[in-house]
Amino acid sequence: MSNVLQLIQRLAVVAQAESRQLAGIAGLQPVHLDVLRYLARCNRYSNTPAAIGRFLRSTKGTVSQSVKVLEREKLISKLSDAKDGRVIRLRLLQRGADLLKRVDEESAIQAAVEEVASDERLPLENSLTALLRRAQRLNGSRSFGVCSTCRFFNRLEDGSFQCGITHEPLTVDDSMRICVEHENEVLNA
Amino acid sequence: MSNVLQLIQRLAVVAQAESRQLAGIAGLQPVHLDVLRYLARCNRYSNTPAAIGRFLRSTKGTVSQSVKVLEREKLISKLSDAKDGRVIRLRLLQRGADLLKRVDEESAIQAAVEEVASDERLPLENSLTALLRRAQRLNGSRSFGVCSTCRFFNRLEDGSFQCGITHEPLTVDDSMRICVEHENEVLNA
DNA sequence: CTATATAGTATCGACTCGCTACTTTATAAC
DNA sequence: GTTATAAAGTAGCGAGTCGATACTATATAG
Repeated sequence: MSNVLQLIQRLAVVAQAESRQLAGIAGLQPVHLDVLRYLARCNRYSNTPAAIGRFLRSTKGTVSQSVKVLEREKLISKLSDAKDGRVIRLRLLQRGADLLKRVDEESAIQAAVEEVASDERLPLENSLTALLRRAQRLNGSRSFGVCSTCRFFNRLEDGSFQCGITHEPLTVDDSMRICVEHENEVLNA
Repeated sequence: MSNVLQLIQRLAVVAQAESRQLAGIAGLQPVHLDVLRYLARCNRYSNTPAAIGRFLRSTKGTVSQSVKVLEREKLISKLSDAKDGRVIRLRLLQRGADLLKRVDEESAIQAAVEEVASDERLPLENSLTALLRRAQRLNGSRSFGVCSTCRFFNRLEDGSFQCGITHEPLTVDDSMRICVEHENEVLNA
């Protein structure tokens, strides 16, 4: 039995317990923080309930309820899409962003991460990234990375960025955000 | 905002979703797997509902209910302590151990961990261990390590091991198990 | 024009989890 | 010994998640 697996399982338990506690202080549930965090990090193609459901691996019914709560608390706002009458666009409100910031400041895990020695940081980041990518591939699930690591991400001759699916230009900020359409580069096995 | 923190938060979400799915297949809830895993790894001082509650950071009421379910499903057994009439000792039954094994074989995270390159393994293990230890210290919670990393762990002259609290001899297997009484070595700040 | 797929909502039932109240046993104070 | 106090565990309540089903509305393919 791998030690790494045990450590990850333990980390998951600790993170979950901490999330329960921190969400509780704010009068919310753990899943609500997950939604807020996602909305803080996703790009403009990916701010819909359906995308949240795929990202958090839950059903649309569940997401619908979470969204309802967050809207009631004025942490996010809803806006129906102009192009497609079925889809709802969600936006993180200032109150939501503030809450997220306040919550993360209380996080012992966040504080522990900040204490990671600088020479350990990059290797740790790389190992975890690879681990997540493999886990998601084995799960047959979407990869959910940021634009700049997507196979559809184009670097144009003039140095600007473009999405290979929508052919829209992407800003530097865009390129660091999570996208539903993300697909990893195909690596040689 | 640290990438490492985001990766850990993401890993927690993925692990939780996977746990829901795998537990569901077995007709259980995620927390039940956590309890079984704990019982598979704890030592003989630590197989009580109270210890589970501290490890999983939940209340005794919650643990009591989980234990009831697991006993009904014949995955664990209860036995009242001979010395202290208040405490219940829990034992992982063969059925429970088999279920745990079956579940972990289905885990994409487990599979992803197995693919970690051998030269990344130790650094990753060390980083995660340090991270967890710091998070637990900052949380003011018990450290919950294995005997051999405890400040009460004694290596005797004849090479055998001993618990500095109970003064009982410990086998090699004992020394690799999780203990409620565990306290980290006091490090110079 | 008609299937068929997709986005989202509503509702139900099983379950968690924190909380309070309670019982039983151990331990400390005197 | 007696009494107070603490600790281990159980029981039951209420708020809330989460999966499932059924439903509406919109988009798209043939």
